[in-house]
Amino acid sequence: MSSETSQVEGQRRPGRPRDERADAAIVAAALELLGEVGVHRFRMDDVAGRAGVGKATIYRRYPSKERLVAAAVASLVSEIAVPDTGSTRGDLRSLMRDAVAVYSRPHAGGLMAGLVEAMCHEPALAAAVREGFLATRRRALERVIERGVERGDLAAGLDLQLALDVLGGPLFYRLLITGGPIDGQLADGVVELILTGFGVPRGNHPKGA
Amino acid sequence: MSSETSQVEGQRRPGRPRDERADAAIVAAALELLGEVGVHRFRMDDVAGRAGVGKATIYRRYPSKERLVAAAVASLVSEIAVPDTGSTRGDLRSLMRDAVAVYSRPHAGGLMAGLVEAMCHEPALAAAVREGFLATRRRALERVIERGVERGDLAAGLDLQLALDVLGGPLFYRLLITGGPIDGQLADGVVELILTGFGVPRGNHPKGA
DNA sequence: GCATTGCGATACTTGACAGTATCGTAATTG
DNA sequence: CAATTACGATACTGTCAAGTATCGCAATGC
Repeated sequence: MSSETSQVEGQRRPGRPRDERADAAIVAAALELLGEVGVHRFRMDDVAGRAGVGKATIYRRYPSKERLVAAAVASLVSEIAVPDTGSTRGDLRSLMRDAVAVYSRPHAGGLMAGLVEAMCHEPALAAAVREGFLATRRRALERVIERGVERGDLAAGLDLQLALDVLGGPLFYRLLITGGPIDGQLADGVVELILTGFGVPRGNHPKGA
Repeated sequence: MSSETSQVEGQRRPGRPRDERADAAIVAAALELLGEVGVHRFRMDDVAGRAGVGKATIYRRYPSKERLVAAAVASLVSEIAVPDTGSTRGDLRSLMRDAVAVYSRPHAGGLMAGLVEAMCHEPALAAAVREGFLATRRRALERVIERGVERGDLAAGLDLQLALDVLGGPLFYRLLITGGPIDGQLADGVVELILTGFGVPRGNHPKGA
């Protein structure tokens, strides 16, 4: 799935095979440039130059600039396992620290900004990003919160959407707007807020009086 | 300040004066288009067409497309008063509902997305937006939180930056990413979370046992 | 009235860049 | 070996849009 052009398994075309290093170099260069200069000034010639590749090599794989951009973005989708540290706090922290790591990648800000911009005017891309990029992380958080409720750490009637957006929003906000630090302190602070704010009403705290 | 070209007060050039309606129409058309199609496909010809104005009329005011975009964005800056409802909850809700209203404007999503994208690659614009757009709202929230601490509603040692980003982040996140509802429920939910999560430690809760 | 500036409209110039074509060469299969 | 496809490089084509110039006319001050 590293390249766009699909090919039936096992059956192989005659002639020189595609260079897989070129596949990787093209996507890597595209991601770098998207982050650095934005979709706006993203040029195919630059991609070719940075990837050390001829333009024809790109167009042999992707029929247009848009498709290359889409493929580059799609390559960022990754699997997220639901953590199980034994405590709700530990699980939430684990997921949030993962998120911090993702948002701390080299050109995460520029990349996200470009992505967001594109999503607003291309519903298909928006759907793809929401489903491929966001949904897995969101489902993992959802599962952890559910378990938190079962454990009695979180209130049963909590507003799940609100909780998810409070967990994700501040990171995103710092990345794109305030420019504040995206670090463990932020991650842990948000988690504590959720645990306190959505914790079960006080008085019946298990280990307390 | 409706137009870019400055002119010394009181001293006036000969000839026909600028049409102020054109000033307004140009900025309005620019904002609409920025929200609808994004910076990427923002065309001066379209601005002229929508504003019912010749291109020369635009270029007489703004020397380039970039400057027009910057001016249009700058026109969005508004004053924000620090509310004083008598309670921390009321003050926070008031500010948050203002924010909800701003984010609910016609093309707020597209506009914000384009703005964010531009900010990532133009530090000058980023600084301008942060200072003119964000700082006033942020300072108002800051003041309200300070008063909340003085009143004893909020803990003295709270992480102010975190509180501000938790108040602002979720709205922003829904606007640009999740597409969730931006309404009173969100605003109030976030406020309750802040009040509970950053409230003074329990036990000395005034009305509880 | 006359000079000056602004107006909308339209035509024009110019640069940037997506996408294509071509060249000489390299890696495969048969 | 021949046929086929890929490679990097470079030149080319075509389109799109920013910015300029010009036209005939309107509004202002002198």
